[in-house]
Amino acid sequence: MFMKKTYITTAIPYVNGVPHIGHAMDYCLADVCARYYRARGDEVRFQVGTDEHGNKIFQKARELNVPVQEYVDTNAEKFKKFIAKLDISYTDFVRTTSEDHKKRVREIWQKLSEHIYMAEYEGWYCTGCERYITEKECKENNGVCPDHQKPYEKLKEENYYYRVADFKKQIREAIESDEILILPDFRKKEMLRLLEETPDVSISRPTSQLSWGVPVPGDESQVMYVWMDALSNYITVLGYPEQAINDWWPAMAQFVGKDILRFHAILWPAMLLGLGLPLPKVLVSHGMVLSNGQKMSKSIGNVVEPMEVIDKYGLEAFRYYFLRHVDTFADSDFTWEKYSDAYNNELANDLGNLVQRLATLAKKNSIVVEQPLEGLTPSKEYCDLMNEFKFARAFDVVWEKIQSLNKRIDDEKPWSLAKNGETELLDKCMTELIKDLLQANYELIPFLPNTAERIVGIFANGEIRPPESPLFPKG
RNA sequence: CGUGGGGUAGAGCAGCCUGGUAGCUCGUUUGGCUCAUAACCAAAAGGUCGUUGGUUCAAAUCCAACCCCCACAACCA
Repeated sequence: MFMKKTYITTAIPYVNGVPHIGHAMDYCLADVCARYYRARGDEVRFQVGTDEHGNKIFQKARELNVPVQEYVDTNAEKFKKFIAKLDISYTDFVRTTSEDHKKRVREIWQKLSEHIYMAEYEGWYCTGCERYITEKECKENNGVCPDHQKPYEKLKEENYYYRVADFKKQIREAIESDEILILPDFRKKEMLRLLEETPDVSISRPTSQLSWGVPVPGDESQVMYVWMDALSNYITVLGYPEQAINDWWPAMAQFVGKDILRFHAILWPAMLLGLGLPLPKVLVSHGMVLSNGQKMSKSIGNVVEPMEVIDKYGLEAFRYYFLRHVDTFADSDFTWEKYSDAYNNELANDLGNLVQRLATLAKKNSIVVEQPLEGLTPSKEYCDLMNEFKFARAFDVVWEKIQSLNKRIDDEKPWSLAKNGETELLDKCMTELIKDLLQANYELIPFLPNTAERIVGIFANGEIRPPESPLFPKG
């Protein structure tokens, strides 16, 4: 039997920190997408992973006095656990320090070699920070590093560059024509403008600057610098280049935070074009989660820990909030008050209570629904929104159905029908209500898989009985 | 004179492209119901749609200028 193959990717986080809410957003959006396409019958491959090279990681490991590989192993494990905790239905986990990835990235580099050249880079450098700083930052600090109280030095080094210029025209056409569809639309304009001013990209560092990375093939004095290494993960995980990847590539959708969209909309297509590979179909750029209206930052002290949010009301509530009340594309605010309101008013009152009252009514009146899961298909409105990656809006559509069921129960008053002995009418009314609940529930699957499964267990598993504990206890 | 987004009821947002009596959710107030997790349903109050000017019979919507917030520009997703 022929199944459409669909490949979905997420950005791979840099493992020098702990998983935060932004990573969770990326995972949850991609997960909804993956579950939706699976429900439609596609065979879905879903990549997640970790970016593990670079100076910051090297330094952090040295500070902690542990071998670097051990350090990244530990942190990669943290991300793996986090992803599992979010119930993300991934199929592939890629690590940039894996032997497979490193071998393949070197092969990719070689394939791109005709677009790679060496040039000298000159800039202000702080020996304390061990990094280059921008001209503007240098000026602002009057030429002295505020952290180390040392004057910046003018340094020169040799870097390899990737000649993005070779592909600008093709990339512009691909973006303009939506061959690569960039969502949301206003980001597309932003990327087109950025493309024009994008210089060739530095893709290596001398080992004297950076040792924790993939050595450049044919030049052991240089290692690859972040992007060439990291972006390649989307195809190395599929086995490129030694394995044919055209079953899966191009990706149907690549999910990224808006801050790294530029690399995915410009450098990544340039790499793919250099390799002669097709371009991804859709780049979905999601916004940031704000905390009390501000960007989360350690110095402001408003960082919201995802684990803490999950622990408050459970995973389903977490997914609910971040998939419905956080705009799929724009920045959205998180506050504990909104979170608690959403949980109590919507999950507990709207949905939890609806399930409870319907199940109780059914049980009291011994209602039996024949073939309750027969003929369930998602509505057109819902599918259209899902296909356009407007997940939060699609979720709204599902929720309207759930809320309208509460109204219908009030209007049709099944309890009066029972009291008046109108069993036939009661049976018909209850059957319809339950079927419609299961219809809404079917569309709920990608968003709240565990809840949806519980609801099926209550209504579509022989005798209907209320849940032993509330779906969403008030709190 | 950098680029992009935004300013609509107490809060969060839709409507703007394709002008025609201002809409949704939460919150507030009142009423109804009793199957249900003190849940559910209904009604009401609440807005000179950032400012000024223009086009038009008619502007939240189109045009111009200005004010204000935010993000990006630089390795905090």
